[in-house]
Amino acid sequence: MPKKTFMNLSEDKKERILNVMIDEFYEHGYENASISRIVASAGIAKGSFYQYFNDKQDMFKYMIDVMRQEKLTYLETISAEEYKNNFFTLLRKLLKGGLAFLRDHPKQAVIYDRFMASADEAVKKGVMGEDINASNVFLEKILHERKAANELSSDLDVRFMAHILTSVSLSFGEYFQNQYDDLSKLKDEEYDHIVEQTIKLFQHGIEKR
Amino acid sequence: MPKKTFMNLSEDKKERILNVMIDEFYEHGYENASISRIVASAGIAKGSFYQYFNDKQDMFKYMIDVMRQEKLTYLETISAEEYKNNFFTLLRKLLKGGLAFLRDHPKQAVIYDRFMASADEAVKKGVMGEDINASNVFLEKILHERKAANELSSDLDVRFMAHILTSVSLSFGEYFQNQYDDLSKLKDEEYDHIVEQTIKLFQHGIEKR
DNA sequence: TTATAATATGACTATACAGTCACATGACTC
DNA sequence: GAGTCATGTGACTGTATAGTCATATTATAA
Repeated sequence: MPKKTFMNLSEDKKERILNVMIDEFYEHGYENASISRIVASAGIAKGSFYQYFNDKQDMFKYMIDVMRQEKLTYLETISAEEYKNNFFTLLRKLLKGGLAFLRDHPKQAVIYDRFMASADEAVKKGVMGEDINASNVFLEKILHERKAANELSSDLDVRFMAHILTSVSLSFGEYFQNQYDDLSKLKDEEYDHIVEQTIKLFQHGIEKR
Repeated sequence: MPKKTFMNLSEDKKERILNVMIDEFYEHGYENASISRIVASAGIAKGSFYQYFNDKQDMFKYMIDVMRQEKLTYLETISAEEYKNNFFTLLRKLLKGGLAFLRDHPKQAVIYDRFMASADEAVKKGVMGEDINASNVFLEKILHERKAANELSSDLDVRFMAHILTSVSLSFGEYFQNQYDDLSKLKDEEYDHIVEQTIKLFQHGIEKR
C-alpha cells in the first residue's frame, strides 16, 4: 500500500498522479508500464515516487483498490434479498453495474480486464491478495444456492459456470472497445442490449425455441 | 517470418530452439520474454539468433504459425457439410478439437490465449496479420447462416455472440490450468464433460427446464 | 587442395529502466 | 529566527536488454 507521504498529499496531486498512472497502464499494460515515464508525465521527481510507493506493484495495487471502491458504488444497490429468489435478476444487476462502470471508467476497466486475463499468477496474487477469486467464489456460492433451490439445471457444473461468467464479464471491455471508438458516448440502450443478450444466453441458450 | 538460414537448419535444431521459445513465452509471456535468455537456454550465440529471426515478434509469429498448423490437424476432421445442418454439432467438434489440442500442447495453447487476451492491439496485428479475427469472422458467418435457417434465436446478435464464443474458448486453457496440475493426464471424460456443459449452456442456457 | 559461400560467435554498443541517496526546499513550532 | 520534521529532487549506480559486427568456423563445390 502507498506510504504515508502519499496519503498526506493534497487530493489534487493524488488525483493527478493517479490519472497519469491510469494512462500509463492503459497504454502499456502492467508489465511494460514504466515508473520513469510516469514520473516524467506527472512532473514529479523519481525520488518522490519512491517516497509515495514501494514499487510498481504497490502503485498498481493502489490504483486497483481505488477502482474497486469506485466499482462497488455501481453494484451496491444490489441488496442481498434480491438474488435470493432469482438468479437472473441478480445477474442482470451485476452486468448492468459492470457495464455502467465500463462506460464511466473505460480505461480502468480495460486495465483490470487485461491484467486478470494475462498477468503472471504470482503477480496477480501479490496485487489482488485474497480477492483474486472473490468474483468466482461469490458466483459459485450463488450458483450453488440457486441450483439447490431448483432454479438452475441440476447437472450444472457450478465451478465451471462461475469461471465462464467471470470470463464473459471480463471480455465486455474488449468487445466494446473493438466495436466503438468512444465508450462514453454509447447510449444506455446499447449497453442494455448486450445485457439482455447475455441474460438470454445464460437463461435459455441461443437455440430457437 | 524466419530467415532462410533458420529454415535451412536441421529439424532437430529447429525443434530444440522452438521448444526453448515455447518455454520462455510460457514462463514470461510475450512482453517479458527475453532473447538473451532464449539464446542462453538454447545454447546458441546471440548473433546466431539474428541470423534466424529479425526480432522477438518475428520469432513469436513463427511459433504461432507452427502452432496454428498443428491445431488445424485437430480440427480438419470437421467437414464443411456437417455444420450445414446443426450448429451445435459443429460447436461440439470445434470445442473437442480445441480441448484435445490443449491437452497435447498445453503451453502453446496457454501462450496463445494469454497473448490474445492481453497484448497490445498493434502487436497483435503485427503477429496475427489478417488472422486476428479469423475465428470471429468464421463464427459470425456460421451464426448468421444458422440464424437465417431458423436454428438459432431470431433476435440473436451474431457479432456479439461470436465474441462470446471466442472469449469462452480462449478461457479454457486458464480454467484447466487453475483446476489441475498436469493437463496431459486428464481423462477424456473430463474434457468431454466441459464440452457438454458448454454446449448445453449455448443450446438451452442454465435455467432448469 | 583451394576458393567461395553459408553459418556461428560473443564481445561490444547503446538504451532503458529500477531503485538509492545526499542534499535542498518548504512547512510548521516555539 | 532557530530548530525540526516532512517533502521534494535528480544525478548516480547497477542491471538487463536488444541489436551489431568483425571475425572464426564449417560446409560446398570445382
